[in-house]
Formats: sequence, C-alpha cells, structure tokens
Amino acid sequence: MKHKNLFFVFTHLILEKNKFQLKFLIHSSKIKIPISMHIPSLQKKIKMIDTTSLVDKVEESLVEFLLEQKLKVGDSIPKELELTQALGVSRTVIREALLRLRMMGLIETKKKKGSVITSPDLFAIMGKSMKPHILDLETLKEIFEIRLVLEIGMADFLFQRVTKEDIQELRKIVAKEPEITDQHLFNIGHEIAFHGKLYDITGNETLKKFQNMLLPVFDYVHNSGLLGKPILLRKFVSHNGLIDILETGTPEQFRNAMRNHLENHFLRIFE
Amino acid sequence: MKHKNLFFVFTHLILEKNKFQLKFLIHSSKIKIPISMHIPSLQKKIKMIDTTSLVDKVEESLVEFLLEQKLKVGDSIPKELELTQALGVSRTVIREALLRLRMMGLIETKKKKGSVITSPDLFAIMGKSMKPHILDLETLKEIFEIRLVLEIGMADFLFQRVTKEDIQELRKIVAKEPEITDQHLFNIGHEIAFHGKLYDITGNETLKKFQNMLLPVFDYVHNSGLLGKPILLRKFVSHNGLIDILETGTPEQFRNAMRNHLENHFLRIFE
DNA sequence: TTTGATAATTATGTATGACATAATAAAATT
DNA sequence: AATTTTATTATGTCATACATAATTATCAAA
Repeated sequence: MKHKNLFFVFTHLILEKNKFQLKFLIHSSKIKIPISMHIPSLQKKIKMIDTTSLVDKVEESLVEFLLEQKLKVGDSIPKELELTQALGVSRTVIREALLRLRMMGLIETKKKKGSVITSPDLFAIMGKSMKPHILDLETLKEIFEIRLVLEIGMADFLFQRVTKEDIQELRKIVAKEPEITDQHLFNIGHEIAFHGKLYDITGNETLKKFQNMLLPVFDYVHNSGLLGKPILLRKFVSHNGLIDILETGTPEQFRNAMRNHLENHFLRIFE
Repeated sequence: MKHKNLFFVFTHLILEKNKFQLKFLIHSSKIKIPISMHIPSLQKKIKMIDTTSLVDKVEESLVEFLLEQKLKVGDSIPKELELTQALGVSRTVIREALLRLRMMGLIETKKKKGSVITSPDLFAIMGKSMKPHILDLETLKEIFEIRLVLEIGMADFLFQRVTKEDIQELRKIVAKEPEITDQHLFNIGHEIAFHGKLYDITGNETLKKFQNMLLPVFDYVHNSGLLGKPILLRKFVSHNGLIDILETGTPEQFRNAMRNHLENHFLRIFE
C-alpha cells in the first residue's frame, strides 16, 4: 500500500499541471467571433461552429493526454474519479469518454484495476461495423475491388516467406476441392481455404485480419446481384497452377497468374 | 401531431413482440452447466463463460434488431426511454450501448430527434485509433507492407479508369518535383501528391480512404528506425516512367514497374 | 392567410448519489 | 507457510433530477 503505484503520483501531478489548460479547452466553446472580419477567414471560422459536446472535448483531452505522456502498452491511466476531479466534469461524461477510447481499442478496463493502455486491434474495431446489409452499395463494390487488389499485390511477400510446408498444405487444400464442375467453380468454402492460406503465407497478420473482415462482404457482393453482370463460369488459371508458379516461378509470373485467376471477377466489374 | 411517424408505431410493435426474446437473451447468462458431460463438449461450453456485461448484451440485441428490421439509412430507432422499457435495463446501459453503435458509425443521434441509421464510414472509425505511437511495432511494419501491396495490386483499376486529364495532372505533379537529388529522393510531400493521385484514379473511394489512413503510419515507419536497414537512395523506375507506362503500356507492365519503383522499400523489409 | 415571434414539448446531454460486483490486498486462521 | 476470510477499491449498473437544443404548437401582428 505504501508504494502504491508510482504512476499514480506521476499522472496526478500531470493532471494538476494541466488542469487549467484542460478546463480552458473544455470551456472555450463559446468564444465570441468578431462581427466584422474578412469573409474567407470568417467562413473558416463559421464552419468551425462548435457543436461538440462535453464528452467530445473530454475524449479529445484524454487522447491527447495519452499521446503527450507517451504512455506505453500496459501503463494504467487515472481512475474515473480522479479524472472527474482533474477535469471538473461528472463521472457520466468521463465514463462515456473512456468508453469511446475503449471502443477505439486504445484502452482496456478491468474492475478494480482501472484502465490500461492497449495496442488497438484495428480490424477488430472496424469489423464490428462491417455489416454488408448496412453498408451502401458503392462501398460494398469498392471492398470487392480491394480484395482483388490485395491478392495481386501480395505476390512478393508470398515468395519471400513461403516454405515447403506451405506448398504442401496448399496442395492438400486443392486436393480436397471437388472435380472441376461448373457448379463448383466457385465454392466459397474452398476459395476461402485456398486464398486464406495464401494470406497466411504472407506472414502479415494485419493483412490477414483485413482479409478476414473483407471476406463476408466479398461473398455478399459476389452472390447478391449487386454487380450487374452474371457470375461467369469460364475457367482460367487454376489453384494448382498458382501453386506451381509459387513453387518454381517468380513474383512477376505469380501476379499475372493471379490476375488471370481472378479474371471472372474482373469481368464482372469492368464493361 | 396526428400522423406523428408511422415508424414509431412500427418499431413499438416490434419491440413488444420481441420483448420476451430480448429479455431472455439478456438474462440467459447464468445458465447452469450440467456437471458431468463429455469433455470436448464441456470445453466448448467452458470457454463460453459469459464475461460479457449487460451493455454487451444490449449492444448485441440492438445490432441484431437493426439488421432484423432491415432498417435503412435515415430510419429512426426507438427512443432511449422506449428501449429501457423494452429491454428492462437502465437508461445508463442503453446509452452506453447506443454510444457504441454511434462509434461504429451505425447510427447518429441528435437532440430531440433521437437516433437514426447511418451508413458507417469504415475508415473514419478506424482512423481514430490509427495512432502510430500506440500501435505495436509488428502492426506498424505490417501496415507498411500493406501499402506496398496495394500500390502494386491496383494496376488494373488504374488502366481501366485513367483519363487523359489524369495523365496530364500526374505530369504536372511530377514537374513540380525537385530535380533528382539524393536528398529529395524521398520527399514525403511529393510522394503523397503523386501516389495519392494514383489512388484517386482508381475511382475507389474506400481504397483512397484506406490509403489516407495508412499514410501517416507509413511515413512514421519509414522515418523512425523501425526497419533495421537504412533508407536506401538507389533510384529505380521514376514517377515519369510510371506515367509513361500508364499512358501507353499494360497493367502487367505497370505492376512490374511499380514493384521496381518501390524497390527501396522492399529492400528495407527483406533480408 | 401568411409571417414572425413566443411558449410548450420532447429527447438527448449532464450531474449526482447510491449500491452491486469483481478483483485485489490485507488480515486471520489453520 | 499456506489457505481461507475479510476489507478495500474501482468499475458496472441503477435511479432521479435537471439542462439544453430542436421541434412543434400557439398566438399576435401585418
């Protein structure tokens, strides 16, 4: 109980120091704008009408505070009650602001322990609002496109990091695919298995997560008639063909092969 | 006052209908697990220990509700007080849950009017937590890589949508670049201008936003010694070279040229 | 009737106090 | 010393009250 945590003392001081500044920031919303001023600069000011709520300001202050203090992952931030005192607002507001930080993935909070800094999982956050039914059409189509971009563009990382085991696993995955009947040309399950493995091979976790997030959207767009054109059934470079190139070819060849492999999708997008 | 809004009546009924179901969902956390059961299935259950808070459940219910009712952008959702009654929890909890939806970009709320559905701006949300100083090293590097993937992979969309005006504009941008001195080889300003324009040309707003979000991270990683290797100064395919290909070449050629153009970055990543 | 100002209403925003609950630390028991 | 019990602490939830902004209703004047 004696040493408590050094950090507490530290932040407490900081908060005291910043108290006035923070308060000012919070209450500076009602500044009077001089009546006569140059039109262009006025327009800039007039747009900046402060519609932000208390919570907005507190949130801003907190984020700024975190960055200023260069807090690292695992560091704990002041308790709710301390913050209420330091910022002079109610716990309600503090909690809402903290909640936002939590949503952004900047902090995690546990009972008794308070809140600690965390490294945000970008796509987990984003994934929560990735609901195909709610996104507008244009965005959906664009996400569809992005997936194509990613798969063509990642060739170099594949070649840099692929192992013999990866190749074997890819072969296994392909082996499980049904014979090439037109119906099964686009069995989503096998597509996911194969292309997902490719993302794995890049060793880029962030990319992988991104792909995982995009996938349901891709599927949704592919199957619901958002793309004017019908689903084509022409067969281009096969999965096995891709593996062959990955095994013995070059990134350059792979990009072209993948581009070809995805031709069906491209045809649906372009005129 | 007579017609009020039809929607109110509608949702009200829905809520009444779903009342029991929602309540059940919320209060189903304390189900007893039979003491003796098969180990594997037990493990599945045991992992599912419900650490979710009330707010979590309400959030889930609300999102589900939105999707179920197939609410469209602009539709308004029940008021806080109606929700408190329908779900049987305090307004505090409702507000926190609504706040989350707001953070996800699923709704917007205005005084008096209540909350209305919106189409989430995915990357605006994500951008809020895209603070280079807080993200962990590995993620930062991975984002660095993703940018490279995107620029190589987007060739087809460039060629599909580029116009003569775009080419002209690109030329202009390049013309403004300083002579090729080694110091300026990587002037971030010009890099942004040029590559940003490329993203524009793809016509993919989502991609563009994504790039905008990635950019500060890319810059940060590039300049702070996170990548072990030094910044190289060898010159590969130039911006003008890329434009030439975009004007008269093929996507295939462009991908390779871009790959070459980015060689400096790749060299820093790979051994 | 239309217009403009004024008042009432309504739903979110903020504040406050109370208690529940879970995690931790301290104390007590074996 | 190890284990159990108790106390403490900080977040989670609830309830109530009032503030504030936006809408609607009301009414006076042109």
